[in-house]
Amino acid sequence: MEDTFRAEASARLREAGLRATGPRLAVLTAMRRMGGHRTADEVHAGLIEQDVRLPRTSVYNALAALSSAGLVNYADIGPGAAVYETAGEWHHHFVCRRCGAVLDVPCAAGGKPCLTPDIEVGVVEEAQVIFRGVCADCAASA
Amino acid sequence: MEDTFRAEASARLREAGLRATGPRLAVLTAMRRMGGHRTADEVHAGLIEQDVRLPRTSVYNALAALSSAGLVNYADIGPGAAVYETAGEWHHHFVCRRCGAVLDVPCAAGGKPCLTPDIEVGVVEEAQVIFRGVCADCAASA
DNA sequence: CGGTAATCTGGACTGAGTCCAAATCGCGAT
DNA sequence: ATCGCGATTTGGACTCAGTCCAGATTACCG
Repeated sequence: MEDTFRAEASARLREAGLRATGPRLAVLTAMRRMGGHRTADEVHAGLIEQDVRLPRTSVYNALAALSSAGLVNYADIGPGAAVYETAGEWHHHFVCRRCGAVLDVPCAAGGKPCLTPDIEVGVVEEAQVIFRGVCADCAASA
Repeated sequence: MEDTFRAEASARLREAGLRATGPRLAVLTAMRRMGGHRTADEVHAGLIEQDVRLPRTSVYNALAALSSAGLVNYADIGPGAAVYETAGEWHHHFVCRRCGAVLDVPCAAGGKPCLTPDIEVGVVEEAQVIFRGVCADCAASA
C-alpha cells in the first residue's frame, strides 16, 4: 500500500503537469509519516533521519511543486517558518501567542474558498483564516 | 495638529502601560505620513528619508510596542516581510499570487475577533483572513 | 532506446528579524 | 526642578528562512 500511495501520488502530480520525481515522492512520504504541521526544515530533518539524503533546496522545491499540485497545503501562520501539511479537509489555524502552538480549526464551509470578499477584487482561490490568541493550556497557567 | 496627534498617541501608549518614547512617536508619525501597508524596512527607509536616523532594530521595537498598544495593526500576508498599518477599521487582505499586490478587504463584522472557531480552543483575540488569488489587473493581462 | 526539457544539487547568497550588553531616557516620586 | 530607577534604545553581530545559479541528472515522450 506504500506502493499504491506512491503510484497515486505520481498520477496526481502528472495530472497537474508535473513530473513524478524521487525527491517529490520522498517528501510526500515523509510528510505522511510525520503528520501534522511541519516546516520545510522539519521535513528535511525527518528525511535525513531516515537516511534519505536530500539537499535543503530540494525539499523547498518539492514542497512548492506538491503544493501547486494540491497534494500538500501551505499555511502561513505568522512570524517564523511557514508550515505545510498533507492535504485533507480544508481547515484553518489557531496560533497561541504565548507558546506558539498551532491548532487546527475545522472550516464550517468545507471547500475552497470558504469565504468571499464583499468587494470585487479579482479571482479568489482560497481564504486562509488565522486565529490568534491564548490557547487553553497557556490560559490555565496564568 | 501634528502636536495633538502626538499628544494623543502618547496618552494611548501610556494607557497601555508603555512609555511614550521618541522612536515610537517617530515611527507612528512616519506611518501616518506614508499610509497603506508598510514593511518594517519601508518605515525605516521613510524615516531616513526625512533625516530621522534610527537603527533598524528600534523600528522593530517601536512597531512591536505600537502594535501591542493597538495603535498599529500587524498583518502577516504570506512569504516575505510582514506589513503594518495604522489602526483603523478592522479589515482583511487580498494578496495577488502573480504581482504580490495587497488589497484591503472590508470586514463585514467590523470588530475583533470577527470570526469565532467552531471548537473551543482558548481565548481568541483576533481572526485574520488572507484571501489569495489573482487580482483583477493580472487576470486582465493573461 | 535516445533526445530533451524539466528537475535536482549544493554552495553561496539575500533579507527579515532577533539577541545582547552598554548607554540613554521617561516619568513617578521627592 | 531634579533624582533615580527601570524601561527602552542602540548598533553590531548573529540566526534562520528561503532564494539563486549553473552544471549534472533524470523522467517521460516518441
